[in-house]
Amino acid sequence: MDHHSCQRQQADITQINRCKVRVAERSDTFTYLSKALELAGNPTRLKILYLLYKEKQLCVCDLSDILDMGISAVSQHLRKLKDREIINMTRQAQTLFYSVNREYNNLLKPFFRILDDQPSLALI
Amino acid sequence: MDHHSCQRQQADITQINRCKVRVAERSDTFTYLSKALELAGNPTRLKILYLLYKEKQLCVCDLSDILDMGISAVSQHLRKLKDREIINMTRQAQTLFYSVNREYNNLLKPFFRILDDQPSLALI
DNA sequence: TTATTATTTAAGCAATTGCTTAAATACGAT
DNA sequence: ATCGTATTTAAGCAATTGCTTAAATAATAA
Repeated sequence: MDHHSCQRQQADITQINRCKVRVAERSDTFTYLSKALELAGNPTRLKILYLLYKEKQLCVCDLSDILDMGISAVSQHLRKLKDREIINMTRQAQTLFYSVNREYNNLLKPFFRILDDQPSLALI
Repeated sequence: MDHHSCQRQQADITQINRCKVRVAERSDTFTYLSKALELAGNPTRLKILYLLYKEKQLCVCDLSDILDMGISAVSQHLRKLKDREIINMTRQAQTLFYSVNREYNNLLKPFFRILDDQPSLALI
C-alpha cells in the first residue's frame, strides 16, 4: 500500500532516499534490537535481568519472593526471555536456575552499568 | 498481597534480602529505564529514533515516506516519544521538525552504535 | 508406587497497543 | 476572510500483553 499522500514542497528527496537505504540495510538489526529492547522494556523483566546479572543465577522461586509476584507470573516472564535466548536455564535437582546469556549480557551492559552507578538512597 | 507460597528449602535468605534491597534502592531508575526501553522496543519507533539521530531532524511527513506508513500512525509514535521527552519538536513555518533529546541520545547511543557498525549488505 | 517439592503450562480476562479513518487545528498564501 | 498545506487528535477496533487460577509435568523422597 502507498502512503505518500504527504509531500511537502521543500522535501529533500536525497535525504529521504538515503534514509530508506539506511533502514533497508539494517532491517535485521532493527528486528534483533527491537525484540531485545521490547523484552527489557518491561519493568518486571528489567529487574529480573538485572538481578540475574548481579547474582549470576536465580530460580523462579527466588524471583517470586524478591519481586513479590506470583510464581506463575514470573515463570511466564522467564519463558519469554528464554524463548528469545536472552537467558539460559540449567537444572540442579528439582530447581531450575536461570542466567543471562553472554551475548545479551554484553548488549544490555550499558543499562546494567547505569543501575550499578545508582547512588544509594539509603545514604540520604 | 503475599506471594511467598514457594520457599525452597535451600533458599539463600541472605541473597534474597540483598536482592530486595537492590530492587528497592533502584526503583526510580528501573522505572526510568524501562519506560525508555519500552518505547525504543517498538521496531517503528527504534527506526524513527535512529533516523533522527543520523539526520539530526526530520518531520512526520519525511518519516511517513521513509517508513511507508500513514502520517497519522507515525504522528502517534512521535507523540509517545515527545510525551516522555525522548524527542523535541521545533516548528519551521508549517513544518514541525523532531529531534532526539540530548539525554536520550546518550542513553541510546550504544544501540545507535550497533546500527552504525552494521556492515553494509550492499557489499556482498 | 505414592507423595512432596519445584516448576511450567493452559485457559480466561481486563488493560494496553498500534493501526485506520475521519475530524480538528495551525500556519501561510492569495 | 478563505483556501491549501502540514500536522495532530479523536474514535473505533483487532491483536497483544500480563496477570490470575487451576491443571499438568518433572525430579526427589519415603
